[in-house]
Amino acid sequence: MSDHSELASVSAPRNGVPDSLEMSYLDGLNESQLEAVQTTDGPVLILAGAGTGKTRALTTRLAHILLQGKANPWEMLAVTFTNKAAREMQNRVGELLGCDTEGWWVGTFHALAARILRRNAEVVGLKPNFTIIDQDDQVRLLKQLVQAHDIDEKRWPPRVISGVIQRWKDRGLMPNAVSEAEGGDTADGKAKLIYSEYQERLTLLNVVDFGDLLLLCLELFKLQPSILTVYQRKFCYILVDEYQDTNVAQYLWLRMLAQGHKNICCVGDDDQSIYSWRGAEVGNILRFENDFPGSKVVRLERNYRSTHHILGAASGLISKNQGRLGKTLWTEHNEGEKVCVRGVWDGVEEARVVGDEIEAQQKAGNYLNEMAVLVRAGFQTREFEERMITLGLPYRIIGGARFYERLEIRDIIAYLRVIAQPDDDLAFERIVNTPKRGLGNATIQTINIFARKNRIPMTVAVTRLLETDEIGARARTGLRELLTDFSRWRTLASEIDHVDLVRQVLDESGYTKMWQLNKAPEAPGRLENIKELLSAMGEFENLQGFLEHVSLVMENEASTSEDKVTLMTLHGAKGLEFDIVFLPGWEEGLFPHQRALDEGGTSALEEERRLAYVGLTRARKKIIISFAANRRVYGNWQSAIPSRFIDEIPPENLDCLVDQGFHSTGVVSENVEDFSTAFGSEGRFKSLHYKEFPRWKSLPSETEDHSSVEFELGQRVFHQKFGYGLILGINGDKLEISFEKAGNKRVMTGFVERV
DNA sequence: CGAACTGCATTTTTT
DNA sequence: ATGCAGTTCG
Repeated sequence: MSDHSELASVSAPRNGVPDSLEMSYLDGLNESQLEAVQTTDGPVLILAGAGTGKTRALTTRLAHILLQGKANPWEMLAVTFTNKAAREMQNRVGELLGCDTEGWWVGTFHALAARILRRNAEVVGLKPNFTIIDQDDQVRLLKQLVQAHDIDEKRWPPRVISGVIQRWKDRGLMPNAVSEAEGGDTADGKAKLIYSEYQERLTLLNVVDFGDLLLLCLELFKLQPSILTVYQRKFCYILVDEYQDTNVAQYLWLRMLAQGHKNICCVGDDDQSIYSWRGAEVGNILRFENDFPGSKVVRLERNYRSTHHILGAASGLISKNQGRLGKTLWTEHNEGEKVCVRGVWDGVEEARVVGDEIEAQQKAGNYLNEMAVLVRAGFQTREFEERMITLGLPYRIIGGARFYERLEIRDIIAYLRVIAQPDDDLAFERIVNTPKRGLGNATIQTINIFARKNRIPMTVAVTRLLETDEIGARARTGLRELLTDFSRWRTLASEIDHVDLVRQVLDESGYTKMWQLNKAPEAPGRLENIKELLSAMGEFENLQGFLEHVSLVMENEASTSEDKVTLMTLHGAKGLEFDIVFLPGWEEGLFPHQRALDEGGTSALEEERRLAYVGLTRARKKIIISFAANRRVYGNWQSAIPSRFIDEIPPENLDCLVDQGFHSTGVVSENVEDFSTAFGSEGRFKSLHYKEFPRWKSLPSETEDHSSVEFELGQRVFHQKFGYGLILGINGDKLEISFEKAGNKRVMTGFVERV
């Protein structure tokens, strides 16, 4: 993300793009895709259903504009949400044209906005070397402010306030634009005040948060229209991916930039909008035609991914949502298998069934890489993970802590931040006593108060305080040493390679030693991560570039080289595809999630439904939805009924199986009333709003073989779940058994064996 | 200053 | 059940 790439790295018009490509790059596109590619001028909205070859259309469109000589590479702006998407677009255009795409304006909203902001930082009161802080720093800073205002931290956790501020930023609101009433009683009605002080502090520290990248960029354009004009002129063609996920700030940013040439092409799918909870506005895509007059809408509706049944299931489900732009996906693929729905007894059973199926599919010649288990909430992966381990199935979990979020990495980054930018108190505070330098809370408070009072950075405050007796002797020694270290490192920074610099910092600060001496079980892993960080750093030209990468771009790349099953959340799966997709946990309360049901009304339910739609449309060949009658939630057992979404899938696309797992415990009574009434044959089921619930087929299983086995009173038996016991009574196919461990249960004959 | 204890919440997540 | 954060005690 170097600052001067704009003109330097791109050679000449057409950029060495070979003429011989002719029009061949358009071959194989369908009619709509062609339209999406060739409608280059004016505002265009491409409604791209799942699996309709969106990325292909997009990359071809970029190539087309270049090959037509309509623009130079540096005159195009292509915006995505994730780095992964940006990288893919860049790579594919590069491949298509056979040229280097380095330095092109292809990237995430945040990265591109940062690029513009850095060049004009002074306009909004920043220095060009500002650092980008993450949510952790954000919350720590807010915590200080909350405390300073004597606000009850329990009632108004800094995390919550951070969320409120972020939402304001998502809407493009600077503190003075927030109306008095907006905050409500958040933070005792001081939310707006806190926001404004928070911004002041950020500026003072020469740091910005993620939201600021967009927000301050907007501010910059407002304060200096001439700068805006430069970029308006510059970007002849603008391309936006996943437009349904844009928030207001991003929308405003795009609209401003697009005013010049008015060639803006937004691609999205309103049915895949699943991020409203973090500020995305589906309204942006719904309103496109009003926002950009004279716009053209292109629909990509031919699906190249999934079978008939899968598409039918997905389309049927999503049709229950109101206020869609509407698309009719179709495919020329064959019927395929119906979407399979399986009811099981509990979460463990569910994991077993899924695990077995994965194993069977693997035996049948399918790759694990082509299978995914997509869950609603992160904690659900655990059960599956355990099962995978038991079965010895290789798996990978996507999500969880990212590399740069790890403690040790953040510590090191903090050191580097202080070196690069001495005003960065957040970073300084993080490492001032790591490793231990004999500072207590009191000392840190003293420094903080002094710094705040004089509006100086903490490093400066420390320098001054060292001349006084405010700080205890031990702490003073530690601090003096640290300051000396920092000034030495800072000098060094301009002299030696940045990787060597970090090595030296790690060594001289005692940071490495700290972990070497630490005998906690995770310490070796941390040292390992530090090594990894060093090798990652080697790929960057300088410290600044690396820091930018860490805060904006870095992610843990899951290696796709080994054959593994993917476990991830539905949110994480957007944009991916697999042959076989497992969708467990389709129960009311879990999916749709209870929170959505309770708080968000219809719109939240619809977003859950879109999430279900995203899940279904990930699959190429086969989907197995499952639900458990019982699940342990936060330690206690709860029974649940199947998700309404199952009911909303057209019956003709479904195949519902009650299998062995469903009866496996064979419990008829006990405290599972809800379950047996909901699924029993009495028909109470119907009153539970599942009138049309698809007919159950019984799956043949080994249980039938056992059913003829004779039992007698006093017979000793074994049960998978309850262990050993003695038969107390026999009533048809039900047995009353006294289990040694589990006590008295009533159990179906099929599930015990004689021993 | 660190270890042990208590209370509390616990969807989704990128940048 | 579990983990995390904040508090209290040695």
